[in-house]
Amino acid sequence: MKITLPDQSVKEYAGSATPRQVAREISEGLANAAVAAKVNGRLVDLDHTLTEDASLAIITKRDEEYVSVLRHTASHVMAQAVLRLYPNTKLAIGPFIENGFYYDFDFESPVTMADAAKIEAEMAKIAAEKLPLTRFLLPRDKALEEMRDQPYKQELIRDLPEGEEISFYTQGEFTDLCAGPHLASTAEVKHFKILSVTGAYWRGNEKNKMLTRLYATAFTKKQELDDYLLQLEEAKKRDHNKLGRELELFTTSDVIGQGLPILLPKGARVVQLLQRFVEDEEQKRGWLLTKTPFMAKSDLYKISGHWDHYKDGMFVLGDEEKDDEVYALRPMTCPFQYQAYLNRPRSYRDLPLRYNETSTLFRNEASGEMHGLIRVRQFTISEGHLMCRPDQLEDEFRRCLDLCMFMLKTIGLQDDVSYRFSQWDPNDRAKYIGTEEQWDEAQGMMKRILDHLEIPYKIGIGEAAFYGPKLDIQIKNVHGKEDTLITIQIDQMLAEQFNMEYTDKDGTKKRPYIIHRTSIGCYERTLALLIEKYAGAFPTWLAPVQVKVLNITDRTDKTCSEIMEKLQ
RNA sequence: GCUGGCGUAGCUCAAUCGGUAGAGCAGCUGAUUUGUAAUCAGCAGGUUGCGGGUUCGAGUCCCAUCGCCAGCUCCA
Repeated sequence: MKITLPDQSVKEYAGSATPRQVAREISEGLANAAVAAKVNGRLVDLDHTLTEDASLAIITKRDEEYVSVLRHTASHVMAQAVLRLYPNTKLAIGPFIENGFYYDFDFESPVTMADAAKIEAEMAKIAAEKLPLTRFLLPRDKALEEMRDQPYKQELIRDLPEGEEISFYTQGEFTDLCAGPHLASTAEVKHFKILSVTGAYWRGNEKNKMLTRLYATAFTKKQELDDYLLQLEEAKKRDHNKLGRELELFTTSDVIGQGLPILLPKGARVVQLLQRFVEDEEQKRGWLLTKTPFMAKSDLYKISGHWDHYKDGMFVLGDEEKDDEVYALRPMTCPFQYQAYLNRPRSYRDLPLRYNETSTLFRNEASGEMHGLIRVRQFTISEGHLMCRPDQLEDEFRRCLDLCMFMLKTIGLQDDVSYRFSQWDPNDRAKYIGTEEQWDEAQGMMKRILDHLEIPYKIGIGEAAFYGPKLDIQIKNVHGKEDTLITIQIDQMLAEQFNMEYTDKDGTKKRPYIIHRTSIGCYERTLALLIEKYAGAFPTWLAPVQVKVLNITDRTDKTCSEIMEKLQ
């Protein structure tokens, strides 16, 4: 077995070894400072058994991974505190996350933020007790016995694959099923804070019981914790949902309904400026504007597949049981623009055909999903659908991406986005149309294009649209929550559903590829992120109020009026 | 939809055990015409989200409903 260290030096072992052994061989000092190890990029315990060739890094307090280990241990300390205060609580899971950690509990009676101080006090006590953490392994039957009072842990144990190590960590009277790694003592968990109490489904499945999640964070130094908490406070001040209302960009009304914001004159002005800019730029780049209806008969959605895959998300007008014809407000523009394509027979010479539209859409989001301007039930998107030949696909995709990048750069968000290659989930066939071959082909094509363009993407399994894979351009709001700002999708399914074709050079009928894309996203969401980006102080060209003329005394009234007239 | 929190004047908040809903800022009127947010005086602003119930009496307790917030699930 070969173990490669960060300096690329290689150590060879006949049988198995542990990171602790390797560290000791390097130096006694390193072994003493070691808190965990990283094997092939994964954080593990120092006593993790290495049996195969691997890359290995020893983690000490100086490494950035240290704080993750600290937070993981802090989550155990929190669970221990909770069990001391609420002995009949059932434990679920408690991982570290980007800026902290959480633990999911099944409490006997509700626990709220009002109880946080009490739990924090108990955590401090556990830290003061300087309890050592020790790791041990158990076979499956003994592991189940160890967790006899913890049904969620038992479920996790049963789901572990055969042969997997089942490890536990003990600190004082508290033992938790855990893969580790952990710090050696609770004494290091000094600077922490419980941030929120929320609900979360067991195993992220809405059919399961809703548990209580305590979000918290921990840092190595008090100053770091204080800085982080201050940063959270500052972020809240930029929250578009607060700032946007204060600056009178938008408002909402109880009697209008959830997810239906009212753009006030200032907000409407920003959107108007963006829309004019977007439509002009798209026209320059060869996009042809359409204006299609806001609603259609159910027939249209039945062809597209939306009726089967998306009906719950649509506002349906009429009653299918009683009425001859049922209409629905459009949740997307695709099938409408396809009707424009189908207006007459198409030649290979017509392609690529690029349709854009400033398109208002309606989606009946579940009541808990709405959020300010980011998630609403009616929104207007810079929509576009492009029909092209296979040989044009890559270049057209690149041009769509270039358009998006131009938009992001213009509004100043280009450095704030990340890329997600959204693929289907082959284990969830009901969610998608098309065959496995079609999905492989579409995804393979998109992968080649993305790799060729050197887009630094991460893969999102199960994030595809029901008809095809997507490149999603993601952005985080001030609370760190990620949403899709822009999306470009390759679709070869819907052309089939709608029997869209073109006559090729050789006289045969062929199916066009379709690219679905937005250029600047939907205006409400983009506005929300711009508010947060600029804390309400928009770049001058986008500012709803660019200049104010203030007089000093009444004597200057006339001059002020003259200046105002000139400026207008 | 789910779990938890919340809803008092445009905004920020107060109102002790259930006992006459108040303040600052903003607004309006008048005075003041001034060097970095906040001059002075006055006025107005409320069916305490809406609807029931308990009570002699409800902002306060109970039920229901609408909306807002955090998160989960779902999604542009």
